[in-house]
Amino acid sequence: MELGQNLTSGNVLLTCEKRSTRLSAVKIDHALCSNEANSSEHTSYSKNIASDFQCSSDSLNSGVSAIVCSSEGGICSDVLRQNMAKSSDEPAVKRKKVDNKMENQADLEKVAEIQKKWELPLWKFRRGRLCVTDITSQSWCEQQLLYTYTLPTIPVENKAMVKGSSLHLARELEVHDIVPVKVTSREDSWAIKLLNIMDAINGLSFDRLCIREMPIFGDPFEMGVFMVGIIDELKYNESGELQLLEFKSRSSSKTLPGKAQKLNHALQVMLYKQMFDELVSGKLSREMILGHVNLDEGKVLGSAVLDHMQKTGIHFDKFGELLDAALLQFQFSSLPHVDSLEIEYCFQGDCLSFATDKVQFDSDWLRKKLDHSFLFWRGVREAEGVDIEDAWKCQNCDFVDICEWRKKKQQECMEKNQISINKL
DNA sequence: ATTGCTGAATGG
Ligand code: SF4
Repeated sequence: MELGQNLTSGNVLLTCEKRSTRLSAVKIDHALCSNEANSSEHTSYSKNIASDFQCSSDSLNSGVSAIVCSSEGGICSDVLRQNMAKSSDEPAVKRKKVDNKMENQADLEKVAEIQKKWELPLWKFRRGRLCVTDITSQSWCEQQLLYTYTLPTIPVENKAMVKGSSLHLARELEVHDIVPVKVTSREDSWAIKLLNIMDAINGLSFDRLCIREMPIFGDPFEMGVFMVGIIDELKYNESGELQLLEFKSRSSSKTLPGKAQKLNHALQVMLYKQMFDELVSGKLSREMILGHVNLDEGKVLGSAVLDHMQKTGIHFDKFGELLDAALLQFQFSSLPHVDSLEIEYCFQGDCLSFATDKVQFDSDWLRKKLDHSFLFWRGVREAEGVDIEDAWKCQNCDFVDICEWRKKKQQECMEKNQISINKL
């Protein structure tokens, strides 16, 4: 099949249009919406999105003398947030004066505890919610991840990543079109996420062989860290097994990546499988979700979201009601667990797949990786950079010139060499 | 939190 070919046959993906700039997405099955005449409209909209996507990627920045982060600029928002916090100091002080409860010793201790919690990387940088790709970035180089969250950087687009995103989008549009829904609250955004998952489960349970870009979330292994992610592709293979695929593109050559990348890709798909299996076996509780994400179950959803829900035959108006319906569906879905994991590699030059790599799920290995990862997020240990044998990663790192870890390792190396010279 | 606002992933 040619990449970009549209075989959507009526499946639609709604992107969730945020009040400001953000977009997120809901997938709906066209069969449920029934209006056949709309399909061409949806398709052309999707194409607009695809071309917008590529336009924005062309508006590249010129060279800058500050630290320039080609991968992401997540830090900027953190710095902004801290600056914004200063401006809201005054009302907080006023409130304290009125609030007598603050004088209570127990309350003071509680406040101190909460303040301490917000000092931890998990809360300070991620507000208690990790992405699957936070774990993989961390596994590449934890020090680099920390720098992206703590140093103010100027985001510059990385051509290989832009091309990768574009190929991903083309692939996504092969199986569904994209349609936007206006959202007005965090509960709206989560409603869209839930509707997407419900639709994916529904599709896999009945008529669809292939689902792409399925949102997923949970608390893998119930270790107490809330995580979100997006599964590239789920499909039934010839033997009827449920297969989870991750699509990766290679920029430089038609060769498989090195061990470090492969291991990271394996980590990514294993984490998706763990979260998917837990979700469809009904392990997610409403308390876990509401507690971790701090959502208001009584919140009435926005009109655009409600409109969409009504079209697909869901007649609730509060977030909590939708959540309960979703959890019931997860619990009683008869979907199998993911049977096999695969990475598909394509070359950015000709957009053709040239290899697939099978990944063997290893629950113990995954759990150990998370254990070690969470020690950092929970502030139990400091960030670690790469080992000497992985020093090649530094050549491709935006922070190579200022990295303290690298300096320390170089120093250690020199001292070692000095010792061996002295011994001679 | 005194403030709970983030499409996730994109490649190396
Ligand atoms: S220079 Fe090397 S050790 Fe330092 S952050 Fe970059 S990749 Fe990690």
